[in-house]
Amino acid sequence: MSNAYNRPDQLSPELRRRVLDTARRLGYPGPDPVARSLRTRKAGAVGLLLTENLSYAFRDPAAIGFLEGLALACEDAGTGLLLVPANPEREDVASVHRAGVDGFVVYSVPDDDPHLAAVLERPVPTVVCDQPDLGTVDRVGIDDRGAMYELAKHLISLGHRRVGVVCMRLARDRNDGFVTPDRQHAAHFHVQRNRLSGLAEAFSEAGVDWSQVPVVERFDHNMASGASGAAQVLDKDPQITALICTSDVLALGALTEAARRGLRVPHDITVTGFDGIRPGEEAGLTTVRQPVLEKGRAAGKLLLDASERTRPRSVNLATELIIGKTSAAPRGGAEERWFGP
Amino acid sequence: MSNAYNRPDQLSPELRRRVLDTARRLGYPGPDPVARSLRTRKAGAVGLLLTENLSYAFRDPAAIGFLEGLALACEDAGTGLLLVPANPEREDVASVHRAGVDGFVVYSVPDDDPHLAAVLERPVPTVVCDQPDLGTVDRVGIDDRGAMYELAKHLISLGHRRVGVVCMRLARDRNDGFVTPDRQHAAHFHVQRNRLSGLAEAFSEAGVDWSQVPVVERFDHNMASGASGAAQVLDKDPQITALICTSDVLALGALTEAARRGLRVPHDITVTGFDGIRPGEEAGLTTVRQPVLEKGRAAGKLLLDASERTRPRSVNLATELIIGKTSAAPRGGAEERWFGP
DNA sequence: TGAAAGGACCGTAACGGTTCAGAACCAATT
DNA sequence: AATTGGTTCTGAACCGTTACGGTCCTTTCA
Repeated sequence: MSNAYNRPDQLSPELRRRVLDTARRLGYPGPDPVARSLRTRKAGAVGLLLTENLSYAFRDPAAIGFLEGLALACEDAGTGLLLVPANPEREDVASVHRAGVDGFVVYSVPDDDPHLAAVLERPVPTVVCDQPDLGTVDRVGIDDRGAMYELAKHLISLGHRRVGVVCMRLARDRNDGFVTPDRQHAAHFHVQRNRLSGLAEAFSEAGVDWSQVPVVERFDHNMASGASGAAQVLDKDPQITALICTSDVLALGALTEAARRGLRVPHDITVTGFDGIRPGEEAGLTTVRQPVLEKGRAAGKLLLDASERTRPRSVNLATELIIGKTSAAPRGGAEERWFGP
Repeated sequence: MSNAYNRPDQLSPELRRRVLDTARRLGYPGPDPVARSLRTRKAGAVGLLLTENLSYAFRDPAAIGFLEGLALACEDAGTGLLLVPANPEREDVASVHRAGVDGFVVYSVPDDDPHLAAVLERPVPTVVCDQPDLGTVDRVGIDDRGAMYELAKHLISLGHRRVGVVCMRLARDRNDGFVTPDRQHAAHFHVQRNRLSGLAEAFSEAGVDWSQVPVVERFDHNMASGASGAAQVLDKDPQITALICTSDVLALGALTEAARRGLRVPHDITVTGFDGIRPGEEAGLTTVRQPVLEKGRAAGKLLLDASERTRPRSVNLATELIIGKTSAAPRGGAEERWFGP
């Protein structure tokens, strides 16, 4: 009887001992967790859905920070954290259906991801992170658009008008190359869409024709992509004075490409990132710092906090503009451009 | 009827459509994963037990690499990966009992960890990693002892005889300070015990009285620990020519402490690590590279490979001695010591 | 001494799916 | 017309646990 294991106060010590003894003698391995879950309707775990290959989560510093925060929240609650395998290639949502969890955290997947749809169909609480507010489930994120707008304003105040952009992938299909304004608007990744839109707004306000600004997209998110993306932008328009990257990882790659070309940063070219990861900090990157660990922790707290009062809830965390040593006024100075021919 | 969902070939398309329709109309959310698991006796997930606070796994580069490899293997098999919260403070093995998984991977926990014992009681396949061979379950690891022996031999051939050691924690209790030979022998962490024993053997063979060698232990595993550990060793014996650290993270910390003291590496002092993580590589650290990602992947493969033939299986992965630029002959040269007074 | 109260123990009914045996049905063969 | 074979469909058993309510025994108090 399970009482012997779980509720020692419900029976006499003597009986308990006897039950446990015979259980051991019969080779009983202890209560089965799955059957228990079925009966109690508690799995003791939350599921994490990332659209990238599962292992990606361990290669991207920002994702690692998020995971750490989420793990922290789970740990506090004594809950397990189930990484759900959601291979973006095959549209195999079975893994979502098979996950025995009490809730889901969905981290930065495209709006139209079938796995996300499958999660929303499950009758368990869900928190989406770095996603648009769906109105039906809790959400945690930052003001990507506002933060990027602020960064752009800073560059504009330094005098930059001719810029290029390297961004992460905007949709589920692979498009390693230039991005049309249409594709920017229609981007299925909420984060990227908003960062680009913040840039577009700020530069448009400064009189720049955004449709003429070279924006290059990279499917894979690593330094090599940042480097090759930067190369593609610089090949297209060697005159740009600033290279705006939508993540620090891309920016770090861009820095290596700049170095390879003999461009001094920030004297010859300004490079900016987004996220505020450690290696970026060490490189003195101008960027927007976002509290990735707190984001994960907030998502976990939201999911595990049972208080039903005001649902759905939406949490926006603060970001901070970090002026590093990879940004400066363009060569020749802002004034020259203002008063020049 | 579950056939409609899972076995479309077992019934006519017409009935299937009808069943699914009414299911939707009744608001049926699809088959319950827990009930399914109970019946099929498959949870579709493997559990990962790390004794450290769950979040630690996301802060240690070697652990991250292991996790990535394990996640890769899980992904290939379409299996979930459940991080089991095993707070080392409270001896709460309930989380192990509650985990609905098809198997466990246990990563570098102390021999006497109650969570490990709880895992072994569960009637599911288990793979232990960086642990002693238990004889009853699969195991994957490296030859920590041999690898460290080889590294020590290299230092000895350079002429080092007077050395100090900074190691990770050796047992569940906190002991930030010098380690007696007894404690080294009795260490509950297999990895640390073997690395120290490899060192002891090599230096003993070279005529060094190992019991006189300062060995400092640090409970927390981060660069600050490496720095303070190095400081403690250097304070005790400023004459040492080499600082051997049992991990790269500690070694990186030791490098900062050396720099703080104005000691040039490797001219004034040799510093070595263990693991072969990226930041160590960038610092040119002399170390032993171990294939952490492969280790994780091998653990996953072993667990998910159902072939029952030769159990338990034991896998040893190859390591590689990396001679970086943090090691050199001691100042004054090896010869001076050989032929000196 | 009898009734009420409380505690210990035990039996049973879900939880929600999967599986399997067999019923019902239709078609083809003898 | 009856037997055979095959397919589609239905019903019941089972997976292992926990929640619940009932029985029985002991204790307490009027």
